[in-house]
Amino acid sequence: MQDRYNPQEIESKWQEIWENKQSFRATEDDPRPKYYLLEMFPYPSGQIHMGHVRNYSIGDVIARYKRMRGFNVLHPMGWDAFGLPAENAAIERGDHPAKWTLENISYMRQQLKKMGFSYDWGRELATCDENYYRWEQLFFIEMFKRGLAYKKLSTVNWCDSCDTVLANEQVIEELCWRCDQEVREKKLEQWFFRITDYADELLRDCDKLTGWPEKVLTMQRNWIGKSLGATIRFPLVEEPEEAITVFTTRQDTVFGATFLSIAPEHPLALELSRGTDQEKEVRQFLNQVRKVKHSHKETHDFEKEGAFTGAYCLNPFTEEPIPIYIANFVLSEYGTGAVMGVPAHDQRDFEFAQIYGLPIQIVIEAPDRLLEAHKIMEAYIDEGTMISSGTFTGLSSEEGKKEIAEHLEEQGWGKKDIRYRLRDWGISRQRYWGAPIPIIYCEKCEMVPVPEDQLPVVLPKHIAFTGEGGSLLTQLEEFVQVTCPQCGGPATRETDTMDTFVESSWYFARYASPDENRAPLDKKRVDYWLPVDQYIGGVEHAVLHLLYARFFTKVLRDMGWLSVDEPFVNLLTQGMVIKDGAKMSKSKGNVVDPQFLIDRFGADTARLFALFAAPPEKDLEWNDQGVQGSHRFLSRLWRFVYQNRDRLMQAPSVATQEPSAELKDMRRQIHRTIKKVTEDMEVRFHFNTGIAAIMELFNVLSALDEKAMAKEEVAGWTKYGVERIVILLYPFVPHVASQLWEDLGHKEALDKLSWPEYDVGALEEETTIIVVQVNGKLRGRISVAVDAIEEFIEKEALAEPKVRSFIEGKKIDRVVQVPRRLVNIVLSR
RNA sequence: GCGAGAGUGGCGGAAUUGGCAGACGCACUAGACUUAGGAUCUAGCGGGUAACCGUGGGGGUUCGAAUCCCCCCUCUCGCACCA
Repeated sequence: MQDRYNPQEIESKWQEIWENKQSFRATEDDPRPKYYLLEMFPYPSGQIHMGHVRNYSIGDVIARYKRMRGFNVLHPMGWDAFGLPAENAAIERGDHPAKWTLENISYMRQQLKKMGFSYDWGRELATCDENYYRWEQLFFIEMFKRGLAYKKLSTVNWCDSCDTVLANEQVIEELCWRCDQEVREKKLEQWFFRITDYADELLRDCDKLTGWPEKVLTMQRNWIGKSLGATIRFPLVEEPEEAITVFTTRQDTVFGATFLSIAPEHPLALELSRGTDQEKEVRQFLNQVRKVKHSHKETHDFEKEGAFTGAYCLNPFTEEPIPIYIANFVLSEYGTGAVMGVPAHDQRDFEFAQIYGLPIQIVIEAPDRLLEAHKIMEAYIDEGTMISSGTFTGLSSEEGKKEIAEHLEEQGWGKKDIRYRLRDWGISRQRYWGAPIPIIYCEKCEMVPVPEDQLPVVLPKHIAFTGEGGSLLTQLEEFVQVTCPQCGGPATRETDTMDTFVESSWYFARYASPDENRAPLDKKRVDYWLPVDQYIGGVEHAVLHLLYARFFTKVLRDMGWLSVDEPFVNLLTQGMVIKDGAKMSKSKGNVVDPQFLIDRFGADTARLFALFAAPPEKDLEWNDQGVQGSHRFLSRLWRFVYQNRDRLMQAPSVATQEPSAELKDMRRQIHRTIKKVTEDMEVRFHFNTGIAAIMELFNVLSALDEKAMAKEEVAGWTKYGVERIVILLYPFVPHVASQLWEDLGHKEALDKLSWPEYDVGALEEETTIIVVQVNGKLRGRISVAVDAIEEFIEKEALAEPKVRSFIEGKKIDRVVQVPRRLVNIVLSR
């Protein structure tokens, strides 16, 4: 043992010990209860950043704590290894994406090991490994056979910079989530996963996720966006056989529908005006809309615009003919791409009606005021009582919705309906570095899935990275040209690869049996480990990865691969790491390299600061001096143990003894600290306050002077306290804690120890400080026995000199007491 | 605009049930040790000479409010014509 705290030396020593002993290996034949802890796996970008340090430090505290608590902990790590940066790097420097990726993985793995994270490295996986993605191809084929994977021509979000399609979830405010390039629309044949089939279950099961932050659940619920309403057919006046179907959530306002508007992309948009006087105007409008859509980012400050088609349809309820407009605010992808226009009760319709002079018909009465069509300045969108609505007049909106829906069904005019905002997940990517979609196109047999015994469709390795001509796979003849597995005729291969979010949608299940090479998952082991008990990651995946993973879990369940409905029981979304008021990023030039910290202060210091500076869910403001503070604490602890080592080692064991009167406070403080840290670990993962409590206890112990320490009993309790500190610190700073534990003469390794229990009896105090207030203001303190009766406390309080000066000559109205806390003397006014 | 969250010293943050506001740490100040200090130790550290005033602002409930209720302001995040 040395005088100076030398983190590098002890950290590599303990990392080696853990590796040799395989301390963190998890097996399924363990009698203890299982606990599956997972942090979102990293993209192997090159080196770890502060966000990783924070995320994985949080996870490691929980992993080590749960082991001490007697759980069989699974804590795996892997690599989300497919994706664009690898391919872009390949194009830039002529390296193969595989080489670039694997090199990054090996460097980052070594960095994570240097942080001392307690992973079961025996389960490591990389998604670019064909032993991983082959199973994903199998899932794809199973989904294809069930109609859950399908191909369709669609308008997609295209990013020119990434040269690929993006899913709806990957477009953030019209920009690409990865590179911030403006996204444009493009028509392409694309593969989709039918996530909409699961919309209702994904929504319903949000209620089961009581261990998720409300914020994330709200975002998911909104993203799925369920609307209850009705579809209503409005027959065309010219051709009563034909009709336009609208979707509405406010069928109670149908009597106020004075026009109908359809999206510019609606199939009838041009059709209706063909041959009429309106045709020219409609064509012009459609052209204009198309242009504007592509040149403008902010869709929200759009003026409402439209064009009359020249056609009319019949409002089936009023039997009045109403004009059909094309309107720029109607979305083709939502509902039926057509809406009924009710200007009196929908703000958009109101604005549109104002511009085009369409009639406003009030059909809902407000409870508190009189609405008049020619006076209102905005639509009345709340519910109320139906008026001017034929036989439905007098019903509340709620009753009206029900009865109108029933009437619709009776008359065959429409039906009750449910619509979702959620769209199917577009998974085709026109890029090389991803899992190939296992489909073959044959002229005779059309789309044929690659037979299972021919999987995997291996991503060809020898390919030139020119960066030109779009997807590289299309240029590779020997990959593209195949024979049809069904008829043996000439055929071609699908050249799109899958969205990398597909890989991350099931990796947590693969960790349960990563060595299984006959099937994607070993159901027995998967059932043992799943669901993940605690998942930790950035909130930026609130609707991306977390929604996809939930969807995939349900699909895999339905295909019989696993048994849980939801993958993640508890979710902790950690905040970002901020410096100088902005998220750390290369472009802002405010990054702190974790490697620098490890080299200079050691991993324990980096971990301690990341955990101490803020509670996990909040953003963490990086502060270089704060890091030094954390380092200072560990150095002080080290020095204290070293300087008092002989005395501590010779001190008697006092844990089970009753301390003498003057040491009761010390024992109480020790047990209070254990209680506090335990609660912070269990209930809310507020490591910052737990660490603060440990520091506080250490401050008390380290303040003892030579004279005090010379007493045997004091030394005994100090030893007890220091040892509790070391144990409590172990999950946070495992290396230095392990070393101190060893140096205090313990043979058994700290990582095998149980978490300390606090002694409720030791928390009890004999006397307590009671705060005395006069009119709610703090005026003094008294010390009384804990079992003192109220009368006595009141007498003592009134006698306290400072208190007396405030109540002298005043009349006391009453005295309020909170047991063991405070006395409030209320004076009459 | 809608939805969610948050506003506490110079800074990061404590205060778990309405009961001592500012734990713990950083920065700062003074002192000690020292050839030296970006090391270490000791003391101080919300404002105000004080009475007092202080948890974004204003009102309310209460013996008592950072905490509960109402109104307003600011910031962050998410969604953004979803019929």
